[in-house]
Formats: sequence, structure tokens, C-alpha cells
Amino acid sequence: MTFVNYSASIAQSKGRAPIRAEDTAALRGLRLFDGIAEATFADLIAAGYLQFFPPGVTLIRERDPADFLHVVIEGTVELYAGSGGRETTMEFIRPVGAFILAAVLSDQIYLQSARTLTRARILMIPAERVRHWMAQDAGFMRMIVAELARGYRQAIKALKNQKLRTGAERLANWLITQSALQGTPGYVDLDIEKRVLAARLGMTPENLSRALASLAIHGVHSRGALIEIKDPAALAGFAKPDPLVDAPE
Amino acid sequence: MTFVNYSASIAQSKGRAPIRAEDTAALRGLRLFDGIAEATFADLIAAGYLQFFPPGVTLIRERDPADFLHVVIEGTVELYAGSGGRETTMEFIRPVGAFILAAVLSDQIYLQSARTLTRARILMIPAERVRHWMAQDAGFMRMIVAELARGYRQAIKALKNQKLRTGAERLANWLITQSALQGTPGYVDLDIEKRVLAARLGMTPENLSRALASLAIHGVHSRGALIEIKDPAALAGFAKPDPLVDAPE
DNA sequence: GTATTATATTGATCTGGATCAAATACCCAA
DNA sequence: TTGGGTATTTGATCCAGATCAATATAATAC
Repeated sequence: MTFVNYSASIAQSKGRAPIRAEDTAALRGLRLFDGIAEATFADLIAAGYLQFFPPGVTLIRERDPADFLHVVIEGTVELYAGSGGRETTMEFIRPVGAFILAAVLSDQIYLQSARTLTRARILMIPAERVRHWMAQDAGFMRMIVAELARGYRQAIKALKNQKLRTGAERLANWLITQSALQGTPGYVDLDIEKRVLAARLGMTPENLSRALASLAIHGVHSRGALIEIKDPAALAGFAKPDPLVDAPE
Repeated sequence: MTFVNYSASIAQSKGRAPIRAEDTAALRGLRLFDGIAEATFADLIAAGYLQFFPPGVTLIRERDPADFLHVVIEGTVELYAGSGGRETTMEFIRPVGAFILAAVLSDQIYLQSARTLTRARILMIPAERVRHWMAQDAGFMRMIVAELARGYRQAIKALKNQKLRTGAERLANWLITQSALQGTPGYVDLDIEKRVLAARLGMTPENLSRALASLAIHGVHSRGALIEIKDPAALAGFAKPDPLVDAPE
């Protein structure tokens, strides 16, 4: 994994990565752009950059001033943060999700860094434009309020998850949620590395291995990236899933 | 500590706890009401209840639908949450702070419960009024966006604090932040019980005692509710404070 | 296909933190 | 002022999780 910082060069080169007409229609369908004025949408898009990034690219770094609103159109982005030499994964952003709105809106520095885990298509809109249109277009501001509220509640859930559960419980609940999201009741197909999942769940890779092994008595068996859930009821009995912690916002 | 639920009875009795003229001026000064239209303010206040609660009163309970926006005018309120039999403290709300805006705005259930730790004066505004005026008054919506962004960033910081630090480190950083907030460089005066602080820091009361004792080598000594910081530099050397985790939003 | 490198697992050990139990200190009401 | 209840501290023990080390497995480049 190479850590080349592409974002700096993109921010400079204004003319690059124009948005093609065929993409515009797809973008119009995003929840964040629902019900906003046509003029607002047109200007945001005109000012934005839509671009592919290879895996492992650092898109933003905590402590930097928020210069762009990023929207993931395709691929997976990892939000992570560090302090005092340690590092942890905060969240994964998948299509279609924005990050990190709060810093952009209040013109502050980022609290989290972001890197691509896969090849990813990212829409980047200059922060100043977002703030400008938020003030102009009430419909856009309504969408922003909804998105912010969603992000806030997600963060609260993550904090509850971390403070109220053991590692094995977090893993068990993650498996339940994930198998539901993927629509595959009997198993979960990992599309991220286990070391990244471990960081997301707040544990070391070694401990994730052991936690996974410990779930065998509840019918969980893993073969590589495929994790089989033989008895969902038994797993739920151990995990005690709680919508106020686990349900995605 | 008695756990009487006052809020239910208040929600029913429309006529109770009217807001006196002398209070209105003070409320006008709140950040949340800054720069909003006079009509908006007047109606929000007219629809609201301003009321004293004794200590230990449960104001809201997680899982309940968000019926009121609460604003702490005086006293201290504890936000807490539970799952699977465990319980933890999420945050303290002190004047002037609102909770829990996100649930009110998106008309959802609360993710957290709230109880008074001290005698407290709370302004309660019906959720429906807040949503109504948010849609009408752009200035009010701007304030809401700012408050939501603040809450989101605070939650992210709390999550980083929890995932990236040991208990003793969280305590050390809390002491540093608190002594700065209180404006007393050499000490911290606890205005909450240690068991509550322990929950807030994500540890047991026993462990808080031991963590406090372990900070003695960094010049921290406690006598009851007074915690002395003999050598702030030494303490900071251990705590490694980080504005991206510790600075209040 | 094989060498190379990164990822994942397993084992041993150590530390952080929880739990259980008991003693002490504190607060408040009679 | 004196009890009685609660909060805090201290000690002993146990469990969760981190770290260190070694091996096995998978992915990748050549």
C-alpha cells in the first residue's frame, strides 16, 4: 500500500477532472442533492471535481483546514484518526456518502483523516461553495441538517458500541448488521482486510482472530474472507443486538 | 437519589410553568437564539416551558420519541445510555447547552437518556415547533446547523478519546481540560460524584481511584473533591493532550 | 511457477481494567 | 451529636485485551 497524497495536486489544478454530462444525471440522484434548486446543483457541480483514485490514497488529513466536501460515488473510503502515536479506524464511507460535512460547514480543521481502501470515485466540492449555497438555498440547508443529524447519531452509536461492549460482542453485532446489509442471512463476505476491520472494531488483528474463533460455539465459522453464520439466532443470543446501537442511521 | 419522571406530567399540563418576562431577556442571549427573527423567538418561547427540576430527575429516556428540545439554563444534566444491562455516561450538559437536537430535528427516538445531577432549570420547547420554525426561519436553521456540527465534532472527539487512550490517560487529559475551563491552573474542583466521572471516562469507580493514585508520580494529589495538580508540565508530559481530542467544541 | 512480501493465525506473556469483598470516609437526617 | 446509608478507597483475584514472537497463509511481482 502506497501513501501518495493526490489531493494537494488536485486542489491546485483548477481545470482538471471536469464532470461529464453522463455523470450529472447520476449525481442528481444523490440524497444530499434531493430537492435543492437546479441553480444550486448546477453551480456545485460546475465547481466540483469528480475523480478516480487508486487504493491507498490519502484524501484528507486530520488537522488540515477543510477545503473540500468529499462525496464517495464509488468504492470504499476509510476514516481514521490518530493521537499520541496510536491510530484507529473511525468509520467506512461507501456510496453514496459524504464526509466530513461538519468541518466544511463551520470552516474548521478536520478531526479525521481519510484514505481510499479500494479504487474509488470521489466528488469534491470546494468548501466555500458549499457554505455559500447553504446560506442561499433553504432546500440545500435542509438536506445538510438531515445529513449532519445522521452523522451525529451514527457517532453516538459508535461511542455506545465502544463503551458498552466487549470486543467479541462488537464483532458479533457487526456480523449480524453486515449480513443484513449484504442481504445474505447465512454468511458475511468481507470486502476489507481483517486488520482494518479490527481497527474499526477497536481491537488488534490478533484479538480479532481470537474473537472470531471464540464465536465458533455460537455457530460462526470463517474461511478466509467468508464468514459463515450457521445459527443466526444463537449468535444474536450472544450479541444482544440493539437498534439504538447497531441500526445504521 | 430518587428517579421520579417529571417530564411526562409536564408534557401533559399545557398551562404549567409559563415563562416570566424577566426570563425572556436572558433567553434571548442564548447562542441558539442569536440572530433569529423576533417572531420566531417569541413563538418558541411562548410554546416552551421553563422549569426547575430537583437533582436525580430523569428528563428523557432513550427509545422514547423526541417530543421536546431541552435547553439547560442552570445546573448540570447527565446524558447516559445503556445496552445489554450495562450503562455509561455519555456527556455532561451545562449552561447554556441544548440536548438532544438531532433526534428532535429528524423526528426520531432518543439515543440517550438524560437526568439532572443538580437542581436544574430547563427550557423545554415542543419538537414540532422547533421543526416548524427551522423550516421558516433561515437564521434559526443556521444556528441549528452550527449546533449540530458542534455536537457531531464533540462526539467524534469522545470516540477518539475512548479508542485511543487508556483510562489513566483519559483522566489526566480530563484534569488538564477541566482546570483550564475552571480557570484554576493548580487544581480541579469536582462538582460531580466520582462514580459519575468514572462512567464518563469509561471506567469503574474502583479504577478511577487507582488511576488517580497512579497519577501521583506526575504531581497529582486528591483530597476529596479537590484534585491538586502540582506540576502541570509533568502531567501534560504523561497525558499528551491533543486539541483534536480534548479541546471543547 | 517461484520468490517475495504482506496478511492472518497461533502461542506465550504481560498489562489494563473489571469484579468481588471489605474497610474507611463522608453526608445527611433525626 | 449520633446513626445509618452511601460513596470512596484498598486489596485480592479474574478476565479482556495488548504485545511480542513465531509460523502459516495468502497475495503479488517477477
